[in-house]
Formats: sequence, structure tokens, C-alpha cells
Amino acid sequence: MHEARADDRPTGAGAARRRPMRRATLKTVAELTGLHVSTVSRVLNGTSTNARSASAATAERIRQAACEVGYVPDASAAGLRMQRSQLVGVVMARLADQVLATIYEGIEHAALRHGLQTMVTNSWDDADARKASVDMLLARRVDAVIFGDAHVDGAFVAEFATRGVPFVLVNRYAEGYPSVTCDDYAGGRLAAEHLISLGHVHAGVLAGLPYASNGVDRTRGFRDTFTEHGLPEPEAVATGFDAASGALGAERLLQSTPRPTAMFAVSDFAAIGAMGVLRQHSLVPGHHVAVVGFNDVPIAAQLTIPLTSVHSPMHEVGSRGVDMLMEVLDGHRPDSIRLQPELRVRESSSGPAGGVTGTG
Amino acid sequence: MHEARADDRPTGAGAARRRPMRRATLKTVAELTGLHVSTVSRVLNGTSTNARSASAATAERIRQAACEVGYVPDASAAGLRMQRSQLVGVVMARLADQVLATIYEGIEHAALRHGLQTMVTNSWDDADARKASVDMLLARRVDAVIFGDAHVDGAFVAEFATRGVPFVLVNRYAEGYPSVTCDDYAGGRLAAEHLISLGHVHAGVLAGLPYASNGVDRTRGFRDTFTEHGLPEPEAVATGFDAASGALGAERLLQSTPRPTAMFAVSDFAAIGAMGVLRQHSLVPGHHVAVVGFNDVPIAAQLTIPLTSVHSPMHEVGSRGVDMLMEVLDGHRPDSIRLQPELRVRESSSGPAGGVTGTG
DNA sequence: ACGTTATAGCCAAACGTTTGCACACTGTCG
DNA sequence: CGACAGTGTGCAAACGTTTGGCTATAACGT
Repeated sequence: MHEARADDRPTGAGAARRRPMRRATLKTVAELTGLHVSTVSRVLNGTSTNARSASAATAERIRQAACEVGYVPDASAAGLRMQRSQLVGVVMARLADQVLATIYEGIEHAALRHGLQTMVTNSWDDADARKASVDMLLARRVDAVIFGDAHVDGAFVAEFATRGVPFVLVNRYAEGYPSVTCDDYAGGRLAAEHLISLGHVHAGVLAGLPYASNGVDRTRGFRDTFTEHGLPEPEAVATGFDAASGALGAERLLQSTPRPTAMFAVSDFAAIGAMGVLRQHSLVPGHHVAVVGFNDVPIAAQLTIPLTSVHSPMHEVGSRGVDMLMEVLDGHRPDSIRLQPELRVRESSSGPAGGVTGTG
Repeated sequence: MHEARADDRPTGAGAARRRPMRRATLKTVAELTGLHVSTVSRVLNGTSTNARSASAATAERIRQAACEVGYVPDASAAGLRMQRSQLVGVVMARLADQVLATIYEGIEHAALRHGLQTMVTNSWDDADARKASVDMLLARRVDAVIFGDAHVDGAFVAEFATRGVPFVLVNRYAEGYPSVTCDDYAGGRLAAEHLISLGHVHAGVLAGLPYASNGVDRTRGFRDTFTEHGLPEPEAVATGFDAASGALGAERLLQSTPRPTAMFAVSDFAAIGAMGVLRQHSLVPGHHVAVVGFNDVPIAAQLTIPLTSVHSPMHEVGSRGVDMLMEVLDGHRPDSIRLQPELRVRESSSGPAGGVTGTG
């Protein structure tokens, strides 16, 4: 016995409970059945296509024994041997953002369908945190990575690309790399056309983060549409995607002259924050000021003043991202995909622009 | 060359891009420096405590070379050798639930602090999905697990305990196992005392899932407090924790006689759904019917009618969960922890009970 | 009876680490 | 000059898989 057992550290009271009980391994069931571990491996791997291994009888005996000792194959050992982990890393800006969490759900779901497992980390849109995340994923030898937090300039994506690890982008794109996003520009246009059709002339935009393609595109689509209609270009203020920063942005928009009669937020949560601020100013969303959000998260329809929003297929963004990743893993260079959004009109933008036209 | 290289599958156009480029390994840098891999390992592991490894000169040379070839240690190989993965598995009911995602953030944060990595999965509160998740985590040889989705009856937790893998519970408890939760019972009492002090007599509860200890305890604390004050026991309807099911529950509560003048939802999102329903019935939350939520998620304060809520330390629940896990890993049997919630009064419950007393 | 082929299973190497031990060398002290 | 400690490395085994190649036995056709 060369080395101290890993569990030899000074254990306390609970030692009895957490049995050192080495997890069952191929050897365990090999010894139990009196067979060789390679035989066991072949049977348990159900390489049934190539029936080249065990008799039906022994196969059954092996399966029986494996079940008995609660054998669970060691994925890292297998990964080590096979040089592929069946793991895909996922990097998201922030999982507590419901939109990103929903995209991740789509990813997890689709990955499972492809027999892959996922490992997700928060990057906080911070360079250092992202680097730590990526290194960690690389250390776990992920077969591929999905980034949900790309920056428009593509800076850190380009650096990662030199690693030679396959990857795709979701949610936000960066030029030159395969991505699945919502057609954010089209979404911005939808919002604008809706508000224009209601007669709004002066609109403001809560524009999101300047380095996130989704916010940028939504804003651009919105503003382009206004100017194309010969209307003044809507003022845009940079915000986060959360309620608090949406509130801050709304405060600023309210101070501009002429005061906008409509606000487009590139995220529903920012829109919610904006509606809160409006009310503090005794302005009723949907009456005095129209508000349109983006993504159509579940609560949008449930608010006391239901929120008009541009619905984006968040779950699908994630699952299609995985599908695209499979193509990349097969050596293809798939084209990026933009999924179409849909406008969902609700009360927050129901009234005509004239409700009480802001006179400043 | 015995076996076909893993990358020999029929590659398409992109083959040039994704260089097979085997990731650098200890051997790579060993050969590069002309040293033995064990030496390299020792240096790179910074077993600096035991300076007995390499001369400063070679150490530097090694680090240099490692950096040059972009060496990243293989965590699965190390885990295999050391019989510990430095990985902790996390099972959550649903990450798209902001509360759970926030708890997970606390976990990730604290785990990093302890030099651990996390692997999280959605269990959807479904037995099969959970089993699949757990098996997957076990296959990855996690050193420990954190469950955020325990059922009060402790059924599946008990089964897991037989595995001998250390674990703790967060968010929801199950009797007999170490857990970190909010003191949900106390939280329910806070909500009740607040409403009682406003003069409310008839209250209803959107009670959450019957198998989740948090919903159950919040409901119990709330109802107990009412009956202790000699008031009629509030009616409780089972719901989910999301807005849609909160809306459904509120509809049902509105049909009971006498109609409640106050509603307590065990989750903010359910409360938001409820407020939406109230308005559909031309009842103004905070005026005709008081509404109190739970958790105090960020948007609660930003709503057009800001939501009174019982603030729970979600992030801390997660981080303390990891701390507790460390104790368990050290062989102790820590006591469960209940973190104290705080009431945050806002407009949704500002008015006196008499606003328009429901006469049925 | 004998060569051929199929079947059932064992052997051993390899994947990338970590680590106890052994070895060679350099001083230092007795 | 010999014993001895310390220092910088190399060696090799082990962790749990997978898999190409091998062997031994059985089945079968001629």
C-alpha cells in the first residue's frame, strides 16, 4: 500500500455515514463475475452493433452484477481514453437573467438529445471572469463551447478561435463566426412600425449594453425605421438588461425635450423598470407613454399593465445553437441563423399616441 | 499507430480551421524542456510548500515552455489519479426561475472561493429527469452534490444518501439532512403580521407546490399567525412559483366567500400574476386588495405597483450551502441553517384594509 | 480427419496525471 | 576520507476506461 488513501484526512463524527466505499468500477464487476474487465466493458457499452463479444448468458450475468454493485461508468476515465468528453461548455453572461437561463434550457435540452452533457458558467461580461471560465472549461476538456456573451467586436472570440476548439455563438453574434440569434434588427423594426402606426413621433430607446449585438441591433432597427419614415431619430440611452438600469434610463429619457411619447426597451425587464418610473412621474404606461419591451418573457403578459413585447424564441435559440454546434463538430462551416421575432401587442402600448402628448 | 485518430471522421470544408492539434500535455512541455514529466508536473502544481522539486532556473524554464504551448492541465486525468474531481454537482428544479438561478450564483461564487467547480442541471421537479441528472453527475465523479429541489418527504434524498456521496440541501429542506434555507415559516409570519396590522381579516394564500418545504412553511407560518390572532384561517390554493400559476390561483381565491382583502403569494412571480388578475377584475392591488410576495426579487421594487415582499437572502443561501458542504466533506455533521428573512413594505399593501372591503 | 471460420473471451497498451521511491550529485562535518 | 544530509531529477505504478489483436474452443464443410 503505497499511498495514503484519499479519505484518510482527519474525519470527524460523520465518518461512519460517508463510507469511503470506493465507487464500483469495471474491475469490481469483473471480479464479481470472474470475467475480464474488457469483456465487461464491451457488454456494458452495448456495442450491440458489433455483437462481437459475449454470449447472451454472460451478458445478462454482467448486467446483473453491474446493477447490483451500482456501477456507474467513470466519464472522465472514458473521456481520457477516448479523447472526447461528451461535454460542451456554455458561457453565459449571467444565468439569473431569465432570458439567458431560458436559452440555456434550450441548450441543455438539445444537448441531452445529442447525448452530450453541458457545463455552464457565468462570465458576468467581464474579461477576467470569462478567461477563468474558459480555462476551467478547457481544463475539463470540453469537446466544444457555446458562447452566449460574445462582444460585437469579436475580440475575445477571435482569441478563443486560435485554440482550435469548436464553438458557436448564441444570443449575441460576432462577425465571422457561426451564430444563432434572434433577428434583432427585424425585431427593432417591428417595435418601431407598431409605435409609428399608433402615431408616435418622438420615441426613446433603452438601448442595452453597447457591446452586445442584440441590444445594438434592436436599437438600430428601431431607429432606422423611424428615420425611414421621416421621423426624428429616437434618442437612445445605454442601459443594462435589468429593471434597475431600465429605470435609470427611463429617467434620462423623460428629461429630454420634446419628451418622448413612446419608449422601446431592448429587454422586458428594462421595460418593467421604465414603467415603474413612468408611474412615479404620474404617467400611465400605455396611456401617457407607450412602452414596448423585448423577448416577451412569461411575466410580460401577466403584469398589471400587460407589456407589449417583441417575442423572441429564446428556447429555440439555444437548441438550434446545439444543432449548429453538431454541424461544426462534423467539420462543416454552417451559416449563421437569425430566428424571426413576433410582435405581441398588449395594453402598455394600446392607446393612441395622443393620450396626453408630452408638451415638455 | 494502432487506432484511427479520433478526428478521422469524414471532415468537411472546415477541417483546416479546427486543427486536430492535440492539446498540449505534460509530455509536450517535458519534451520541449528535455525534462521528465514528473518534474514538470511538480513545478506546475506549484507544490511550492515543498520546495523540494526543481531549481529556480528549471522551474522558470518549465513555466515558460508551458505558457508557450498553451498548456492547460487535464482535470479529468488529474481527477482520475487523485480520486477527487474538485467538482460539485448542483441539482435545481429550474434555472429559469430567477430565485433558483440566484441561489446558484451564490453556489458558484462560493465554490470558486473554495477552489471547486460546479456542474448544474435542471431536474424539473421530475423523478425521471432528476435520476438522469444525478446519474450524470455521478458519472462525472462529482465529489459532492447540492440539491435545491428536495421534497419534504425526503424520498429521493434518502435514496441518494445510500450512495455515500456527501451532499447538502439548499432552498428546500428535508428532515434529517443538512440544509440551508430561508426561515420560511418566520417569513410567512412576517407577511401575516403585516397584513393583520393593516386590519385585514380575510386573506388567501397562493401556496406553491405541496412537496416544496419553502412553500409549505411560508403558508403554514402565515396561516398559523392568522389563527393565533383569532382570525379565520386563510384559504390556501396550491400553485406553482411562476406568474401564470399565480394568476390561476388568484382567480380561484377571488371566487371564495367572503372574498379575501389580502393575498399572500409564496413567490413574487406568483404575486405578479395575481396582481394582473386583480386588475382584470378592476381591483387595484394595494387599494382594493393587498398583495404580498416572497423573495423580493429585483423587479418587485420596480413594478408599476411596487410589490411588498418578504426578502430572502437567496445568494447567501447558495454560498452558505457550499460552506456547509465543506464541513460535510470534512466529516462533520453540521446543523441545518435557516437564514432570517425581512419584510419590505411597498405600495401593493400600503392601503388600509378598508379600501373597499369585499362584500362578496 | 482436417482445414476453415465463427465465437467467446483475455491481454496489454494507451489516454494524462500524481507521487512514493530511488538515484546521482554536492557539500559539510567528523 | 567516509558518513551523511540535502537537493534536483528520473522511474514507474496507478487511477478507470477502451480497443486492436490474440488465443482457445466449438462448429462446420469437405
